[in-house]
Amino acid sequence: MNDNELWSPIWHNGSVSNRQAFALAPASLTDALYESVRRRIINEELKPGEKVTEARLTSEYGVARPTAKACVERLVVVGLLRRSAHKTAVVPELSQRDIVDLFLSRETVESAAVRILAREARVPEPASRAQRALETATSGGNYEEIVAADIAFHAALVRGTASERLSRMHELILGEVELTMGLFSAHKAASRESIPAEHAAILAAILAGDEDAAGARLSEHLHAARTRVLALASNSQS
Amino acid sequence: MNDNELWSPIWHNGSVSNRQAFALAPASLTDALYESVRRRIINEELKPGEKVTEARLTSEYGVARPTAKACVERLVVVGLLRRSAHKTAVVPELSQRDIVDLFLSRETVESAAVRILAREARVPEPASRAQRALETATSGGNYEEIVAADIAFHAALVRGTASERLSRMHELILGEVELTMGLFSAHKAASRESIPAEHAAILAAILAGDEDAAGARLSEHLHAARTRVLALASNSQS
DNA sequence: CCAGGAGAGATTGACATACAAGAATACCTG
DNA sequence: CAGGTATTCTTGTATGTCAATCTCTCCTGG
Repeated sequence: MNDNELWSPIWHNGSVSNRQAFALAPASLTDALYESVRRRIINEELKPGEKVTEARLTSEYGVARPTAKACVERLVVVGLLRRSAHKTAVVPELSQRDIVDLFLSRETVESAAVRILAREARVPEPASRAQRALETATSGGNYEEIVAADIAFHAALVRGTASERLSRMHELILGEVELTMGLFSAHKAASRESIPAEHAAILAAILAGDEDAAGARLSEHLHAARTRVLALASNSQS
Repeated sequence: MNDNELWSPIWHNGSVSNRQAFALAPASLTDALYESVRRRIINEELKPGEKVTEARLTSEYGVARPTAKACVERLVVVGLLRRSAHKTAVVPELSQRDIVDLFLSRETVESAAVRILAREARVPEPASRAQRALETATSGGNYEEIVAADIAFHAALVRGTASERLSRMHELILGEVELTMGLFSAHKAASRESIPAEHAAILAAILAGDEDAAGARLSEHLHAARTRVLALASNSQS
């Protein structure tokens, strides 16, 4: 009954059969809700510290509480909401410690991935495509496109290994990664010019079959990114 | 109302891995159900290929369907059940490919963990405790204790890094790891004698502060374990 | 007799509702 | 003003229901 615009990016034409129109389209109502709330958190439409009760989602989206509950639980799993038993879920504010930990985890998974790819001297096609998209977006200057392409690049490297579990582990932290990217893009997009070059270096090392170099380029890239993010996080923190 | 014995192993003593690492006893009905079904899958009381419908859990445990549904969903996340939309969940049979992928993922996370520990030349107390328990259990010969101590050792190494996200990623695959351990212990427990020594070598390298050695010892250990598991998996497969 | 398709049964997705239990907060009393 | 109690908010669990989808059987036709 609540037919507001929150759904529109996902659910606009209320036809249920529309779900499978696109490969990326949510497969179920719960998925749609999850994607919508996830995006709102990442876009900081829902700000850190903000409470997200099941009842709120119920009224805002016009879904049943079990649906809202499932959504909250999934967001908690990927770290985009935090709550303990019987307490209200809140949008987390990533502390410096969280950010350090997040980049450590990223480096663990992604460097393993690029090493695997380098051993095969193989660059997954989606990674090349994301790199091209990033170069285009960088000259354009659309922050959202830049972030999307950046995320897509890193995700494509991990997915390209065809390791189901590595991909699942990466997805577990991808939401928080996007959160830091949004934080970054909102403030200091200028220094993003260096990102395409850093990505290119990673791809070159992979194609050269140089495992150690690929891992090193990736580590350097993430350390640089971490430094940029931490500088901003410290500003916005007391 | 349904008060059968399926519950008993749960309510008495808390199980090892929960979503909240510090939860000693199941905090809720859903948690208890999850732990019980999880253990039944790992103990192969629920065999690979077996169907686990929500209705089945509902009747077997006397819980409501939403509770059973949540349980199934959580087990799917950690890979102990597999299902796609509108299809019934089944206990997975780990293929050789799955096992290779699983050990690759383990090695990624765990070697990162031991390298961190080695940099600090610090062995977490729970890891030492698990190692002592393993040595005791090995001489005793109780398979379940051996497996539990082995798992606890590896989990303690990752948790000891105090990296929340590394731990979460590790927990994501820990269920499948236990599945392979059960497979192994059931058949070839004799060669387990070598495990305490391999673990000891890892701890020694950590204490020596030798990052590369610690990573190398861990990799060797996992490769040996993988070889043992794969040999069994190929036997039990067509 | 076998292959393909339609239909019935089984199973999950989602909703509405209700009640109980735990947490947080406000309020009232000393 | 302080401390404890009580109300209220929120989540955990349960029951029932309907719709959508998948599976499997059975029936028909070649």
